[in-house]
Amino acid sequence: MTEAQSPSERMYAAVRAAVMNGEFAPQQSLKPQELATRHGVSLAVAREALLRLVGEGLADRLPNRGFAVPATGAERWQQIAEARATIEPEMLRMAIERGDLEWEARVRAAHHRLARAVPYEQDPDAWGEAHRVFHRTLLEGCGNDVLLATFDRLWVDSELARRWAAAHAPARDAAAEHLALEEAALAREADRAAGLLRDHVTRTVRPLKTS
Amino acid sequence: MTEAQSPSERMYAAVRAAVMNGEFAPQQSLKPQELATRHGVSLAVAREALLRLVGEGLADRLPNRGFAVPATGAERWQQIAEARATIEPEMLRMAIERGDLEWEARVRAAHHRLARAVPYEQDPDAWGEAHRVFHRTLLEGCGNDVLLATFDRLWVDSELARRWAAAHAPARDAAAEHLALEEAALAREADRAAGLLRDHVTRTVRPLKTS
DNA sequence: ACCGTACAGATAATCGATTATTTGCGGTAG
DNA sequence: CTACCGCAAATAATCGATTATCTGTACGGT
Repeated sequence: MTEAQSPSERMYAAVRAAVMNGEFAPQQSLKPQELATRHGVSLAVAREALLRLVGEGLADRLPNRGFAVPATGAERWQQIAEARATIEPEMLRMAIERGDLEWEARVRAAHHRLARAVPYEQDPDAWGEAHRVFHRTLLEGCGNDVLLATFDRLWVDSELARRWAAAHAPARDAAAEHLALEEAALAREADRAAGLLRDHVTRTVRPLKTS
Repeated sequence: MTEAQSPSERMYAAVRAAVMNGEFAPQQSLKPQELATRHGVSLAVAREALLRLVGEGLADRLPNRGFAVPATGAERWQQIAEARATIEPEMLRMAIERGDLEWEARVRAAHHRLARAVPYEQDPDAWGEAHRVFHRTLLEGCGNDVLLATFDRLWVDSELARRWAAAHAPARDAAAEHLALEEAALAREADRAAGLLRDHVTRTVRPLKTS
């Protein structure tokens, strides 16, 4: 049942995964022709995939000079962390004010899946996805799709930047922080939860000292 | 100087303007073939323009069913207003903490241009652009490109939603609010400025009662 | 030796046509 | 009368090839 989707979709997914997995270095140019032949599709399909990536912030477009992996690194990572630390705690406040029982149940389930997930070292992708879902579920209670779309975008940027900014693995005590976060959110302690989230985001996303 | 750019660029600008100007109703489908023939270009160019619009949130993509103007209306507008009211005051706080003299000068200049601009009724586009630049300049002092990109995106969404959500004109006292905002920001009164901005965004963007 | 220019190869942008998918309609069975 | 099936028109997706633009290099003038 996991059979081939449209060529465009497969191409898009493949290039996206390649960029996110760091198979191309930042600022490396992404050549439609090469990608097309490699995946056995036409130029138009490769171009479309690249254009979609540009819309997501996963590629830059240089007019008449093609596409490239966006520049990234510690500085950009710092900015993304700050942006997340600015926005997400406020979203969590709203969620705690507005979230209903169904939200609480989903938070519990998401945290449970994250806690039970295979460790990061064993399967970074699976852990990362559970991690994303936990964070997103926490914020989904805010009931604002526009803010959630902003979160989605920042998360993608964050993951890309993280790969190139030194600290590939999550902080050692991420599990404890997630547990505290869940607990504060379900206890409806907005201030404490917001503070924890701010610290968590800042800590998790901050690059390691380059000492 | 205003001569023809690439076909792709002209096409993109034309469709973007058409959508922003409300020449297509929300959820109306945008047909590449029609747009292409109308502008005398090939399908690929129209498709590319649409793909770029999708990336900006100015078009939706329905797989195998083409493109459409995104659904919008009062409810979405409310969410955008809330998102802006959540994010922008925090950015302004940062700007007030970090902004340098050069930032202050640019804020003054932007406010001056807005105050001197032709009134909204006379040239909505020109006034709107001066308005956007003033708001953006205020926030630029925050020094975070990621947050500024978020602002840019929300502004676009906001303008599109505003057109379809009842209140086309800015609030009557927008000028007074802008003046107060400039004054509070330059006085470095972060709390007051943030509060003013939150109120301003909420008020300006809130749809008129549909009574 | 240095700078500017012209050429050649590579890459991006565009095109016109072909193929695949969806949608609406008409006919038919239940 | 309604539900289902299939055909035909419309539209989206894809392709292969052509045209425009850029990049680096070699040549010639100063």
